[in-house]
Amino acid sequence: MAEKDLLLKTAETEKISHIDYFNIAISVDCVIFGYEDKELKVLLIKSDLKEFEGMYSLLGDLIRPGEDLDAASYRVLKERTGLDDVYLEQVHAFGSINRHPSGRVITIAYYSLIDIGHHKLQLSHNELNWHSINELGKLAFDHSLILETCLKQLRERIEDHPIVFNLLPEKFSLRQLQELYEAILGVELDRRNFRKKISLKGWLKDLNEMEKNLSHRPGKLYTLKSKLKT
Amino acid sequence: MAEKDLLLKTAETEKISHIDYFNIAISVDCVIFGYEDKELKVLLIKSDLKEFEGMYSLLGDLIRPGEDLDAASYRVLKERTGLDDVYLEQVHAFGSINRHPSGRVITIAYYSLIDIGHHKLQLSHNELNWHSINELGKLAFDHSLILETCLKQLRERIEDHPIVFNLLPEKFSLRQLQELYEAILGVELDRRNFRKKISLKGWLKDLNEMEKNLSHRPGKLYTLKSKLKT
DNA sequence: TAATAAATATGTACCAACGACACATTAATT
DNA sequence: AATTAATGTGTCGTTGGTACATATTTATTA
Repeated sequence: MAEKDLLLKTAETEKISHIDYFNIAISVDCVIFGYEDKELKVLLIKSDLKEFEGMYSLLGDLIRPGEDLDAASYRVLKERTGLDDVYLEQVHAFGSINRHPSGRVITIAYYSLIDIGHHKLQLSHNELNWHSINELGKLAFDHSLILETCLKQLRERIEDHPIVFNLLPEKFSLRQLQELYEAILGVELDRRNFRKKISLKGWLKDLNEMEKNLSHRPGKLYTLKSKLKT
Repeated sequence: MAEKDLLLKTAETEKISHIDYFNIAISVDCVIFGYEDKELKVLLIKSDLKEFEGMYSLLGDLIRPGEDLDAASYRVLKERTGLDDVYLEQVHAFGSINRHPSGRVITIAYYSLIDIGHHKLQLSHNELNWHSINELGKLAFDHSLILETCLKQLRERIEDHPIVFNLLPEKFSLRQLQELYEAILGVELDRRNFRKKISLKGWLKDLNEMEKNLSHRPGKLYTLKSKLKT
């Protein structure tokens, strides 16, 4: 039977009304990662639910009737940051019965990677702020769990996929890139081994330009080879 | 704001009614894998929706009001196979607007691994059948996509996680194990290298028993070391 | 019961990737 | 001109991956 007649037959058989079945809301929640001051950060908003007084939560919203899941996440991102060309990846669905105090809400979690320095970045709200992932308290709802899950997936993905570049400006030095990997992974890396490994991946294009305006020897600048940031 | 007042405020603001927001159903769909005759198989049911006449679909059901996501999948599995101690893993949420002909249904996809020879296995329905993954036509709904997604994830997971043992009987030979990996990955593997690799993982316990009742030289039997099949 | 068939069991040599590790070079500053 | 603080680079040992051939064991058959 699978999904056959799901909307009718199963409900009948089990004596549960149509209304009950639809009385579950669906949201998306976005873990929006950014990178600043050598720290991985996440965009959070102060919760104004009394149950979560003083706590922060992820950015999310209910899915609209004519909107698919990815579109809902892109919308949240666009509404909150003004950005639309962003990296976004679905991670997991969370559906514990009591995860939302106002009722049954199943949420699909995404993470996205954005460049905090992007000129179009415009936060929608003055209670929206960047928080270092190393200085987070407990978040509202099950958002601590969601964040952990997304962070774990991010850490796995960056080993094989050229996605961290979404967190950096167009041009960057190997030093910057290494510091970013260190911030995400929470470890220190050996410079020579890191450069060897990155060089093996073949992701980078040498721009034959140097960093400017530092008080030290400048490094070479690179950029991501293909425009495919996924 | 995040999920704050989602159930009320957002709907008001956007002039979309409460009813609209809840008029989305949520299901789970299970890709139930089994292994038989050196082939990876999946349990499918003949669709009896007229839109999908002659096609097969995955096993799924709507999520019930008081049931979390994993519980819903376990229930589907139990109802369809009679088994309850199964390996189950959430993979992805699918929510295209028109994926279900009867209305908006978002589904959370899982895959599970079961031993086709398990003595408790009892299929619920005579239109439920095992299909080799190499001989599948197009499935109903977006189930071909769901199946592909789950299979891809399975292929990645088996490299690092001792999960394929859920598809085998308690005791098995290295030959059986290798044939299973070959069936899942769709490639042939070198016997010596395979054994070396498996031995490196340290997953197996040598039972000091031999296969019985074959017409060739019997192999040694092994079993999974820890009872943790995840 | 001896020969045959069909599988199991096993080790080496080459190559790629990974981690540990130290020194010369460059640009800005003093 | 000397100092400072960073960039830039190579080797060696270890490990994991792949390619590859032969001896052994059991059941079967002649």
